[in-house]
Amino acid sequence: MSTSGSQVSHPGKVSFDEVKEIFSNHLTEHNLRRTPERFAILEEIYNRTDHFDAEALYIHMKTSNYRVSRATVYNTLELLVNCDLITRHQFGKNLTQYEKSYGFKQHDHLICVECGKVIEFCDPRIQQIKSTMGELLHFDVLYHELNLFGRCKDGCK
Amino acid sequence: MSTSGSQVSHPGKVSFDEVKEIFSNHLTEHNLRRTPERFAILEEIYNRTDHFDAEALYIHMKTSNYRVSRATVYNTLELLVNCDLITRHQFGKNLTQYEKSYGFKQHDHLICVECGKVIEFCDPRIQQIKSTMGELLHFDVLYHELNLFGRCKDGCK
DNA sequence: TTGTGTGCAAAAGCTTTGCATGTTG
DNA sequence: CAACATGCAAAGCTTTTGCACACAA
Repeated sequence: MSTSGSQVSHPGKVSFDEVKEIFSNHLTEHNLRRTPERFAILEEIYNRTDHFDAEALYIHMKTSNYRVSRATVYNTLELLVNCDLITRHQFGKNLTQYEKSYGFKQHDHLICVECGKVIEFCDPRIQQIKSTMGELLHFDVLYHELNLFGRCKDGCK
Repeated sequence: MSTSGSQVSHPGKVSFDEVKEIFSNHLTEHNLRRTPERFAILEEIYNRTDHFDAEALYIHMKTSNYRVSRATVYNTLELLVNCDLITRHQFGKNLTQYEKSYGFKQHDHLICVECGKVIEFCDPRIQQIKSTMGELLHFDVLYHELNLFGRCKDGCK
């Protein structure tokens, strides 16, 4: 689904240990417990390449014979969003999708309305819009989401 | 909730007759029926000023003693999206929101993560991003959604 | 008159919550 | 061992669907 082009810079290898430590520190700082489930979910996510939703994550872990509950999956996704290890998206449907974000350059999405394909891209002008509008409207802009919806010119494959 | 600044150009008065005719034509062109419910919903929407969701619209019509069903509300919202009389949004929640769009300049949204306030803005650079990326990635970009999330600098009022 | 549109209620899909049990610190 | 996290199932919310009846064309 998600594709990279010259405009998407994926990171040099990010060591999972590094990610794990960030999460671990976050848990400590917030007096939360380091449970095996939380780390298993983090690992599952960082083994994925694509955008995913909570249910898909849950199902994949179940079929891998890992015993988790939906409640824990949702709970952990929330924690991971809070420490910026994943980001939340809604690509025009009432379904929350996630993607891992540590070490990845900020990017936006182009979504094919026909086949659902999601392409990532970067454009520096979005940063300019954020600072211009923040200033003009007296807002501290924390983050943004830009989705372009369209159709693959070469047909959907 | 929704506010306009110098960067948001709201239309000169749009006559509701004009809007109604657009809808009417759309229905005819697609061999759909001109039912009183459909026009009542359109009118209800064009009397509103804000972003709204399907349930709020439904409830408001019910309390105004207009007999409609949720099914019809959802059905009609779909039709109105199709003929560009309203646009669909998701401001970071699993709840579809709508706003009337005929005669309104294309704009994007700044959402306060604390108080939920939605401010509209226009920035021409978004058009440039759309054409650049469409070309580069072989996509016909049909529409987009840009949401900036942040906090009111002056506190939320 | 014919078939599309409607209302109502039930079902579906995603997410959250309550409660008893398990486990971390 | 006390508080927090988990699993499970039930409940909550938004949206969709099925079906009998109504009504636009």
